[in-house]
Amino acid sequence: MPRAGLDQAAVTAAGAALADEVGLNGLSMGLLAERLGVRTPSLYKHVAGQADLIHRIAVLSLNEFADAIRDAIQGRAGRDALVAGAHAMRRWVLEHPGRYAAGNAAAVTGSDDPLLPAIQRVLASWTAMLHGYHLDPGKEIHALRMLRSILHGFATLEAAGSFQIAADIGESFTWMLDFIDHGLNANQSDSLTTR
Amino acid sequence: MPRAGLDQAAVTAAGAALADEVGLNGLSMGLLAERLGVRTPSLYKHVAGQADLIHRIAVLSLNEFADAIRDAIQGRAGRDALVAGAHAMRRWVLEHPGRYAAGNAAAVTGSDDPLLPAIQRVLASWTAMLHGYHLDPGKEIHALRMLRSILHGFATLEAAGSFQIAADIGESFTWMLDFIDHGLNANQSDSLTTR
DNA sequence: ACCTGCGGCTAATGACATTAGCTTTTAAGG
DNA sequence: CCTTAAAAGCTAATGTCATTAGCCGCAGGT
Repeated sequence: MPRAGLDQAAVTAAGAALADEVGLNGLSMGLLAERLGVRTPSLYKHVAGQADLIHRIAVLSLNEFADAIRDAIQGRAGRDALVAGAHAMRRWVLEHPGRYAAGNAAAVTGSDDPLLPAIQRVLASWTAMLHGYHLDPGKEIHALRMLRSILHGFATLEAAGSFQIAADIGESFTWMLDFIDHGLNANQSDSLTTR
Repeated sequence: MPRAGLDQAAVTAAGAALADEVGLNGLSMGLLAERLGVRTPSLYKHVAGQADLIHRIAVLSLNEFADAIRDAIQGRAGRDALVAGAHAMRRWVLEHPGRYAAGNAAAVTGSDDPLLPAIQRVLASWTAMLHGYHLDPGKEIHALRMLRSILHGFATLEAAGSFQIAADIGESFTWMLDFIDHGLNANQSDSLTTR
């Protein structure tokens, strides 16, 4: 009987693909083993357990996610960068719901956790994009949190099917990006301060 | 041996309280039974199963949530209503993380699902608040989705501890509400249209 | 007092995750 | 080639849950 030839990376990648198919909650060790043509306990030769598997999927996914955002923003600035990055994020989440859920479910385990640099890469891309708006440096953290909140909220609500079907969701997304763009322009450090 | 005197409502309420303590994922039938001084299978005399329990917690929670938002917005308009409603939401989610998670996890089961009116109550409050900004009627749905996205995103990220601790989170929240308020004012139907 | 149904209990089943311990492939070195 | 040891699979066993079956007694209405 030939071996399956698995390793950590292969198990993690298959787990990520399976999570996208059946949802992170539907991802079981048994189902993943079956998908890989192997018995369940064999997976434990490659990952420490389900929690470890999900953590590895999270690291893999956040890096892929970071790549997508960075590539979209690359070479653009201001409104163009915002729109391209946001659309890239929306598309990525819709195409990889299980991966996105894993990235959100994972908790940082220590200061050497590879999850940290992956998260930093994502934040770095958004921060670079925001720089194009020349905000007051003290306000940039607020703008970053606002951006994360709105994009994350929209993505999770859409992925969960929580928006009514009445009006076109893509249109709402575009309107929302306009809203953010105008608001950020109004917040440029040479504009009037808020309040 | 005296009876415990449980009923659907008592089990649901205890489940909601327990979910807030241990997280929705930590909510098990066994733990809830123990908390109620009863054996696990006895719970099945009151709820159909774990999924039914969570669904009932979701209905209960969304109605409580709707009350909180409505009460906060009541008697206010425009920016005051936005700020009061948003702060009420933020506080409610931080105090009731398990309930909020249940409200998001639940899926509508049919057109007679009591979850539907509960959701409608929440949306009605936000819609009433937005009316104070006199938006173009066709844009109101977009503004509502934007508002849900940003508040939901912020609440879940904060509840999950996903914001760095560097800058004050309350300050970011306030900044974000200013951002929304200014953006909505700029979108009033008598202002210039976007784009 | 009776009897009926509701609410609680014990026991059993089945899905998972995980661990222990055995076997076989594989590949590296003599 | 032949040996050998670690790596990678497997079977069997354990423990935790959710769920179901089926029994029993208390409570309230007749």
